[in-house]
Amino acid sequence: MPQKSLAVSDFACSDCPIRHRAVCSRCESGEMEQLDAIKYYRRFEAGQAIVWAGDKMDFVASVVEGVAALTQTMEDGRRQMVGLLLPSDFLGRPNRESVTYDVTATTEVTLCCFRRVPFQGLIEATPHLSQRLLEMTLDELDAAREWMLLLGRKTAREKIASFLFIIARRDASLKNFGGLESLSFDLPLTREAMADYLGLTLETVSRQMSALRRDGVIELQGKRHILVPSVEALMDETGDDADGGVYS
Amino acid sequence: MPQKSLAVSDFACSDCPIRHRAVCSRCESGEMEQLDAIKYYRRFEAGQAIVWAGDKMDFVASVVEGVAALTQTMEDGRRQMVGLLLPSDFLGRPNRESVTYDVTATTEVTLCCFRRVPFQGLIEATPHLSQRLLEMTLDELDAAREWMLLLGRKTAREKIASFLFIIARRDASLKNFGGLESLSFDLPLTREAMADYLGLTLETVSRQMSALRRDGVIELQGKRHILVPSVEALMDETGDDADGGVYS
DNA sequence: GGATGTATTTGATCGAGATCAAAGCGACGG
DNA sequence: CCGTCGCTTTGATCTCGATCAAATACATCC
Repeated sequence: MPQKSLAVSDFACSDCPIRHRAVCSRCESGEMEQLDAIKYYRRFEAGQAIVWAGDKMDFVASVVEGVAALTQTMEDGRRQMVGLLLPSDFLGRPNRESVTYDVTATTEVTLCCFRRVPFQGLIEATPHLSQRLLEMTLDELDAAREWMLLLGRKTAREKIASFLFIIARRDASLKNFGGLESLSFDLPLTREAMADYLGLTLETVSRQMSALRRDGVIELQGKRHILVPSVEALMDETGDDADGGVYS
Repeated sequence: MPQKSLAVSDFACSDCPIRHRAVCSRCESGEMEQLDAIKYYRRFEAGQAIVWAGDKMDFVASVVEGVAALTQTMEDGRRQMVGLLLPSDFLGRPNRESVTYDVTATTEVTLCCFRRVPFQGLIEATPHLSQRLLEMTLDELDAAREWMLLLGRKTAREKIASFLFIIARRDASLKNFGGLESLSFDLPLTREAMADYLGLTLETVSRQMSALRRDGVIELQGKRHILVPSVEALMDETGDDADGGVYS
């Protein structure tokens, strides 16, 4: 098997349909066996809770299929999404039992779980693994920082456009698209979940979606399917620079 | 010298006044020598740029003294702070040359820099180092997620109270305070920088500071020194739960 | 002391997005 | 086919924080 050029998605448990990004190409096969020994699959329905804030979590996991959301909630019910996990994303902290946010299945979700304590042992025994996790966590931190700019400074219209662009980009990269002119994809979130992602109300989300449709930036097919006739026109609405953002 | 119980701040370069959190207690002295061999100090004036977004960065660093801010800027000048580095915090990505945000000295800053490429080599040779960096990065990610809740869902007053609480807590932990009733500290940021931190305008920051003073939640001594007569009263204004938040 | 400049406070007004309220639209089951 | 339920859209109004503008505090320099 020829070696891929990137260290992303280049390893799989023996029977996972996706390849886990957490493990790098240089790992030896023995580690794969060790991973197989401590793993199990879990399936969640759309809307089902995976863990609650404050709960103990005795596993870490890769998302195999579906979409899961991390949300923080205030006592009075105000909610903010703080993470969105797509297939191959990693969930959990090897060294910490509890978690500070709710994790919910947004669509039907399959997780490939690894028992936390043995996984931690595997990390200690396998330098490449913690280096790879460090890389992934730093990428997630960069994404969180872009998200903070969106939450703190962008207008509602820019937030919606940015969100559509982010989803389109992640969707496209999963399908191995390049820099296409037009793009079409399904929204993995309800209007309410989009609102929680963007720090808006669902009414504002709906209104701005309508506005972008009216202005020809997007077309809606049903409630959830989006068609972007010009990716560039969408980009222009995000408030971001035209360059940057090649990486997730 | 007796060994401390926590793996935080328990290592120092031979002549750094602070102990770098990035290196753990189990490291052997040979690694300290290796660190010493690739390090150098840099000093920055208040307001001075450390790196610009898009620049190549040939080092990673620990903050030894002072405060540095990470900010993202939009073309039209809107700015959002996305990170605030205090002494012992880590800056940079071992495996990436470029950086996606501006780094600016907020006060006078001293960095203990390590040349990036040799540091990366050291990581590969030293498993504990990447595990420690992973822990620190995950902590930073958790902090970023709380920050996202603040930016997306909190009111201006809650944002200010949360900010004061965060600074007070970090300041107190540096001084090894416990759970004190009252607290006093200096703000490391101007009103404008606070606004960039909180996703507000400087006028709103000023107004809400005045409102908290009027309501007896804080006292101002000069523009920058804050006295909190009741930490609990301040907590009540943040919108957060009374528990959680023992960690930074 | 007076002049200059920067950080901050305070005031008046405006507007984007929240809130409250009511339809519209499918999907599903009877 | 109709009724129900959840999701979404649209409308009317209100409010919090932004914006525009001016005054005040406090350095530093002459």
